[in-house]
Amino acid sequence: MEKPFYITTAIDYTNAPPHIGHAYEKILGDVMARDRRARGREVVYLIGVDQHGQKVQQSAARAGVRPEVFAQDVTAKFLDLWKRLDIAYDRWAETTAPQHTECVRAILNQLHQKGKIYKARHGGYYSVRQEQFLTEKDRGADGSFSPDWGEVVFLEEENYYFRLTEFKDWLVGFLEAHRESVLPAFRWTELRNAVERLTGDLCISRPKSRLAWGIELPFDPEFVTYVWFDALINYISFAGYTSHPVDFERLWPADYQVIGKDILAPAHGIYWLIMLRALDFPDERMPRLLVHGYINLRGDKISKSAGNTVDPAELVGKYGAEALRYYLMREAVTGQDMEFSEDRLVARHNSDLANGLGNLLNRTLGMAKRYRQGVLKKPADSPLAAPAAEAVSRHRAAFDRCEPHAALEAAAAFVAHCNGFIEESAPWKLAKDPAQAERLDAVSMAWPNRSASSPRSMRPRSHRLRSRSVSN
RNA sequence: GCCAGAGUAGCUCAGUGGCAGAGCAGGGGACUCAUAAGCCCUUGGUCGGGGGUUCAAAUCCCUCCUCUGGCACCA
Repeated sequence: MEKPFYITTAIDYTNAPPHIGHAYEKILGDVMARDRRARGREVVYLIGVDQHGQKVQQSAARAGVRPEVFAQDVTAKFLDLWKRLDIAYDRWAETTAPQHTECVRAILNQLHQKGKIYKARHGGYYSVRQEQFLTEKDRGADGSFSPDWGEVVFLEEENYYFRLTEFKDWLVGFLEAHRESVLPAFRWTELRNAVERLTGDLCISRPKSRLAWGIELPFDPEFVTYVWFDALINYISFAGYTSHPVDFERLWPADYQVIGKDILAPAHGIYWLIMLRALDFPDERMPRLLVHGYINLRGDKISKSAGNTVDPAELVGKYGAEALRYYLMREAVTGQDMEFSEDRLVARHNSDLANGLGNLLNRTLGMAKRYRQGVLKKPADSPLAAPAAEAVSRHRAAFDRCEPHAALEAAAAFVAHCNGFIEESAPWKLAKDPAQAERLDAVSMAWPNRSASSPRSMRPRSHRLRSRSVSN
């Protein structure tokens, strides 16, 4: 039995509400997942939220509520957005869920017992106001710390460390042997360079005196788990790593883990891969990382006047989920940054969806009804079958390369071809001449049968097909 | 400073040694099934600058500039 297509995205940090970048990433994952489903493959698409950590605790304190209340409130905003954006996820990850916290504890215990986690004392300068250790780069020219940090004290603290450096050689070897493990290729290079610079181990604990909002270390109740160590595990905890081993064996490794370029190195490319290795995952069970770019707002009118933010929920309300999804997928080149433009969104919706695809279906259905009362005879073969097959082929190849923009280009080219075919065959002329009835039958049913039609994944739903052009 | 990415038409981007391209926007035309949509034709480029290799460079090499990311450094 074929392994399900398992795809994940980064879980979103619940210290602030979602923005357009969060939306882009989930749409990308959703579209990849839908493509595989449309091809008949079983798919598991996992998204979720990261609810622990210092920033959540701080934001909650500012808002005057408990961390769990704050996290749940922001979580609700993410859930609402995914519903509005029609994100068809199969599983939902919340790092406060028992399935996750128990898995994290089990993993910590395992690594601790194997000697991959050790306790050490470390001293450094600590900002009481910011609640964080300062590094040399926070130090001023005269060697002092900026008043922005408030009171700075030298603090010596015991913590638990994960033996990252022990696995550095393995990681280098793995990456060299698996260039396909990080896409696009230039991100592989970036990660490869970053691994070379890896020196220290990873501190994976925080004393409760400093940070209470997290998963308690199973072997030392005085500490909670560092948020990245906690968060990364979601990819396997919600795949059933400790809770449903049979399920997990089918799912893992992830075919793609969709992440932003900011969290490739060191979080996913180093911490995560080494964590898996430390848990004895062999090379062939390492996930593939798909690294996307940012949605930039620089130079955009609405961002300047609106304080440099574009609220995806607002865009959905204004234009609909399909228009936003189509725009982002059609114009973002996977891995590259893109410039967000509301004008471009409107232009894409109008030209490709409303005028191209929408009008094609409208005129096709209109003529079928008008000339043949909606009853068409199936022809032996269709002149559109070959171009349709080619479009499907290009579409699939593009998705195999993780390039939805290229897949949509293929679909749009086929729509244009169909509109050209109608002009060329001019059914409205044939309809006026009874002698051309047979020809009209052939032309009318030229539309390819379902199995050869354009892939379902990218086809806007029917109620959207009737939408007219919009303007902003 | 180091390592990468980007720089091609007004806009968004393809194009990695062989006559500079697509879509949109702009201009013109024929048509009338259709959502003032669609179709055909068309204007528009020092391929960031400079140097080099080559019969031939957007493409390969060197160098510089601008923007972006990571790391380092400085504050």
